[in-house]
Amino acid sequence: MLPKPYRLRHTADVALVKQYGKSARHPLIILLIRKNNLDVSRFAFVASKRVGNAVVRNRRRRLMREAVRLHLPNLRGGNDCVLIVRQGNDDMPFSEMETAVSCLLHRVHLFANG
RNA sequence: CAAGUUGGCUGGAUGAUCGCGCUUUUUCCAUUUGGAAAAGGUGAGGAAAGUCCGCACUCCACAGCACACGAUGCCGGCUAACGGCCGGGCAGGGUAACCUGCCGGAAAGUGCAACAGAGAAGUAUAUUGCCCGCCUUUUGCGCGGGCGAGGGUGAAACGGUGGUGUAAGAGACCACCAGCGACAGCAGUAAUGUUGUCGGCUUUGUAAACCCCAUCGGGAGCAAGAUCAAGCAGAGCAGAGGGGCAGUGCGUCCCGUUAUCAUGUUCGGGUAGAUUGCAUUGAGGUUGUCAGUAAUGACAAUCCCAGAUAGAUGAUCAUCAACGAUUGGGCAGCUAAAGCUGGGCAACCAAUCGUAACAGAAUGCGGCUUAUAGGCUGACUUGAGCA
RNA sequence: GCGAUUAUGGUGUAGUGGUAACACAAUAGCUUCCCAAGCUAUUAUCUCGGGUUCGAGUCCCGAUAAUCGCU
Repeated sequence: MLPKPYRLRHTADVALVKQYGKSARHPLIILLIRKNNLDVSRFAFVASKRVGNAVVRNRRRRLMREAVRLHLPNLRGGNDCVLIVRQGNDDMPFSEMETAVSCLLHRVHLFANG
């Protein structure tokens, strides 16, 4: 898991992001983003039952989380993000997921230095 | 050697860098709970799955009995309990090892048995047939009576074979056989097996149709429940001075009084949320001995072994092991060897490439069911060959 | 976590243990100068695997998929 301040934990917060947030799409992932009034950005990861069984869902979430964690020092604070996995082939390598995540983070201008 | 049957075990290993949960110690900050850092320890399964059963645990309900409803269903044992397991019996399948079985009751009652067929469960049956009598007639037709033997139908035809008997026939009668029931003996704890005598003279199937008999079952579930508790609404008390609004005192102001609100304070319930239940003590694990055919139990030693909460166990590599494919060697001949020539299989060796199952704890435990690549291993059967 | 229901032609539904029915759609034919309407025909592993029964879409057991509910 991410370190505790970076997690978006409560159901109500996720619902707010889903309702009022802006979205960015990629063939693998959908990113929803909404401003909060905190110093850090918080993240939640979603994989619906449509994606696969429990092993596949956990695997996708862990890959996304690892990709976000690697970029964490370069990210700007003050946003709540929800990342939703779309369907894909089963054994997806980490590099593919990592490029998808960084592409989306660029698109919503979350990197501190451009 | 070939073809099978069946039981058990395993479910990749080691290391490096970055990262996460829990926990112990130390340090720092806050000092009511706590937060941060460093170091050490530890971190998914044989099915964690399906949720099909059974328990523990928690809350609710509860005098007793009966009815209803549901589940189970050969016998004995094991177990906390079970629809589970072990052993035995019976039935069916297989050459056999072995496998499968909701395997109590159809002479307590009710229902159902299509089509075909003369007739389908009733002390049954006539437009195939057999026999007798009468009428007409002499081919045949009709009427009355007897019959279940033959052909044929069907999943199933009311015991089977042979004889006696008869107009023709029939358990109508006889012999043997099969089956049913009762009683007795023997083996066994029992299910059951077996032997003998007697009886009626054959009593269909279906209970995975209703039902009967025996045994068991109160309901809901850790999102149970417990504690704290924002917000919102509620109740009690106060409401001095000044004030708002409403009622009332004949009546506007004034004044008095009552209720209410603002306000203060106390209280119970309790949503979001938090803590707990809940993660060291259990129907626990490992090893050994003993009892038992076995399931299992007893005793001794030793160990403490996941605990998240949108949910930790991940990412990037390296080396080794496993399997598969390809290539080369290995094989045969020549030769001291290197090497050359030929090119069939397998073990084995090396290199390269590829593959690596089913699947992720969420209160815990005992089973069942289903999914599962590959590897290791015990026992047994049948067939063929050799001794 | 705990439950409930359903699965039948391409689609929507019927179906007492005994030949799987109806409507619409599709295809082909007939009819018509042509189209529509009408008429005729065709299209079913009753989700899958076992069992009970003479016989199963129906009864029993197990599995799979879909949908729904409580919280």
